[in-house]
Amino acid sequence: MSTAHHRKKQPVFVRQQLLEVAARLASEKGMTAVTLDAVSGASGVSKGGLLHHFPSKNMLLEALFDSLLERLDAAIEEAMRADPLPHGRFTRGYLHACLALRDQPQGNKDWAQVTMVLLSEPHLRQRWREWVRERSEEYVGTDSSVDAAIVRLATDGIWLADLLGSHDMDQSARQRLVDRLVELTQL
Amino acid sequence: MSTAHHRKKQPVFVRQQLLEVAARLASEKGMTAVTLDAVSGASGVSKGGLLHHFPSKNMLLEALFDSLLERLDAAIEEAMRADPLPHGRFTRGYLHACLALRDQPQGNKDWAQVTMVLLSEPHLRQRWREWVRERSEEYVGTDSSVDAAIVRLATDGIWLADLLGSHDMDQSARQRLVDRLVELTQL
DNA sequence: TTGACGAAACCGTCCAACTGGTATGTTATG
DNA sequence: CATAACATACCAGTTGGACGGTTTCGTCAA
Repeated sequence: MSTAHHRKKQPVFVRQQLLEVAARLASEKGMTAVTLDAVSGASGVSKGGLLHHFPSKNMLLEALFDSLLERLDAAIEEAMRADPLPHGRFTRGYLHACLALRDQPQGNKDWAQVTMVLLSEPHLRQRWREWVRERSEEYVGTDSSVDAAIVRLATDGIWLADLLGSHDMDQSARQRLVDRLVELTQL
Repeated sequence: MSTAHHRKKQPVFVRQQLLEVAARLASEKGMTAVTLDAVSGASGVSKGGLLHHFPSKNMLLEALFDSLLERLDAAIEEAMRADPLPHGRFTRGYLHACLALRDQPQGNKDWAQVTMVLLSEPHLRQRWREWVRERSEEYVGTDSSVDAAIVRLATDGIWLADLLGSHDMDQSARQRLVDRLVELTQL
């Protein structure tokens, strides 16, 4: 039959839309809610359309994860450009990038949530492992002190606490925390 | 019909078994692999049996999460008993407990993995939030410095890195890390 | 000591809804 | 008009869970 696909063709937009919906579902209702039907339905796209852009569910998840990593990379690079001191620069960049992504107005502020949910899928952890390994090798000269490692770990902790909604701090407490972390990177 | 249920009644053991299997499945194959069929099958228990112990899938997951929290509490309390210095005692307990659970020979060493996977389910995050809030209120007198918060966050980071398999450190590097963290709790 | 009896532990089956995925369209756009 | 961007229909397998049955076990009267 034939009444209803007069949709305008907007491949990039639709693809973006699908990823965003998948992210929202993941963060709001958990991994088990991310199904092809749910994603396509909530995007106003048919399942066929979804599977045209992402040939399988795994591909969809991997694409989503990759887009998050890209955003993280971009944020880190931006933060590092504004930092004149080489020693500990990557660690500070990582810290500020994670904080910045959280407060980003555009896109989903669920960055942390989504990442977490995605990391619960074993086959996506591999990608993260590689990401970490590459960075730690690249910045071994400037960011390998014990204190730097602690700051990076604490950053992950903030990211985690953020997503879990535990540790609700006021603005000033958080500022003191960040100040102290930055101080540690400079020792 | 009637050939095959001559199983001895061992309610506690079977219940335990079901939880362990669920944990193993979660850590090895991710949340999507934790299905009633999979859990009951791998436990040598029928699905009916499983649903007798845990009236729904959510109840199963909640029970699993609770059992992990209990183990964490026990480990923290044990670590705190061996610590004579009040200031920062809870934070050190938290740190050492998390490290100890990782190296536990008995049970599953997948404690971190399972927790992570479970936390990807939104309705279980609430429980974690409550856990954190209770503790942070209880130990506000001794563990509310900025450095203590950093140590706790870094502990979460270690826990995270551990489960993701990133940051593979050798024994001595880890020891220096822990030493420095303990030092921070004493400032 | 026994044995009846009810509850708890466990089993096997069935089902409707949903799962990821295929196959085959139809339409827009260069 | 060729190809990419969608839609529609359909499928085989899986899902959570309802349901009614069977077996074990503690208890308590006789």
